[in-house]
Amino acid sequence: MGRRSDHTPDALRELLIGCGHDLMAERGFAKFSAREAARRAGYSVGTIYNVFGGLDAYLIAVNSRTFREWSAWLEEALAATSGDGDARVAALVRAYFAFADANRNAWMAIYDHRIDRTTTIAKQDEAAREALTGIVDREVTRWLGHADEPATRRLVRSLIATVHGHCALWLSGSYALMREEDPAGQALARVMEALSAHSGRAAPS
Amino acid sequence: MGRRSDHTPDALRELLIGCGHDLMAERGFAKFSAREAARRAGYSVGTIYNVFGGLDAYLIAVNSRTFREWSAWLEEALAATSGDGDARVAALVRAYFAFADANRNAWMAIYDHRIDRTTTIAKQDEAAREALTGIVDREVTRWLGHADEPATRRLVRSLIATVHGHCALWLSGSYALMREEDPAGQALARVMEALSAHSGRAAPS
DNA sequence: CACACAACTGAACACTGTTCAATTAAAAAT
DNA sequence: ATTTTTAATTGAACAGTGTTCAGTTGTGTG
Repeated sequence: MGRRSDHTPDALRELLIGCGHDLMAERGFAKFSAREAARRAGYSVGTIYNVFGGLDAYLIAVNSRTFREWSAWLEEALAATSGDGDARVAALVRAYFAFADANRNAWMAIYDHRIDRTTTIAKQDEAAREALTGIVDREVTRWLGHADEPATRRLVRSLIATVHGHCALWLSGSYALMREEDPAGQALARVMEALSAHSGRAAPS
Repeated sequence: MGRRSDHTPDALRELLIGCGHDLMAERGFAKFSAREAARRAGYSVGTIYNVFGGLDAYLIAVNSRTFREWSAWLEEALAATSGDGDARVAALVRAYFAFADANRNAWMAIYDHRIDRTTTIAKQDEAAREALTGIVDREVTRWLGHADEPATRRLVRSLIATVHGHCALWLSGSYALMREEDPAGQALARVMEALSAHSGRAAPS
């Protein structure tokens, strides 16, 4: 078959990303198959290589969709929160976990896909990934009550790593949190301790 | 070829685990191949299935070796530390990172291999995994200066998750810590803040 | 020495990623 | 309206994977 008019280039791109994202959600990274994703879109393997240039780029595109959904999820949760600083941070951490829980396979795939340092990520996809850091940055700055300093940026990254660690070990079912009933609560406790230490306020016990 | 007397059952087990571990260290989880591991041991694929019963069990055995090496590494670092409580905790966190850095592929493979909840882990391998938690438990209890309570155990798991998160994002080269020069230092800072909050002492800024 | 057993093999199967010559629909030129 | 050109799409080919299992062959026993 030759050139088809079923979809415009952009629509085809979106279609393939959509099918890939769905497949990732049901099967997980280990059992993901580009062939199967293409099949579901009504195309054949080669098309994925045509459109994205390679499997890595395709996976990056699929995972970037997850990033976008994740950011939107967090913003919604924050918008639905009417409260002071502490409540907003709590809502953010809880929403972080809730999204990962509701999209286990897709969420884990983000970290399962190891990107070779030589592979360049499309600008738009890079932005989708940085949007998440941006949200945390904004909320932490808001909580601290002062402008964004280099020290705050370092802290933000560290807080993300802290929450990530709890969430990752929780979803992977690792040894650490097997008997922990509220990993999000533990992550939140660590975040509040860190924030308190950086503001001079006392940490809530 | 039939029964050979090259190796006793135990020796063969160890040989296969050793070759698998080496291969994992050079190639990483994604490019690991049971065929290749068997080839290097001088056996064929089927033998791995004979000895371990399946690929999952083999990978668990391989990763458990990494766990054992990791524990030994941490104990050595602690033994070489002559200092007070803070220094021991610092040594522990630094050694955690140093091991992961020196054994990137093998360390990441531990978390890359998702174990189906139905798969049962051999008792000895389970023990190897829990040994690490045990070390942290012991050191945290020592730092806090009081006996092991349920609350302490929860904190220990949370601290492990905190350090894990920093280490994982660092090694995966993720967005969060790309420009962070000392992720271990950040993890340590978070750990000390948490420990301080749980002891009543002031957190060091 | 023959037998029986268990260890070990490797071909078979169904899948994967990746490449690329061939095909063919649509657009452009006649 | 017909031909030519262009580019999108295919799918067979290749090398690799995990997994199974009938068959082969060393080794210990009767």
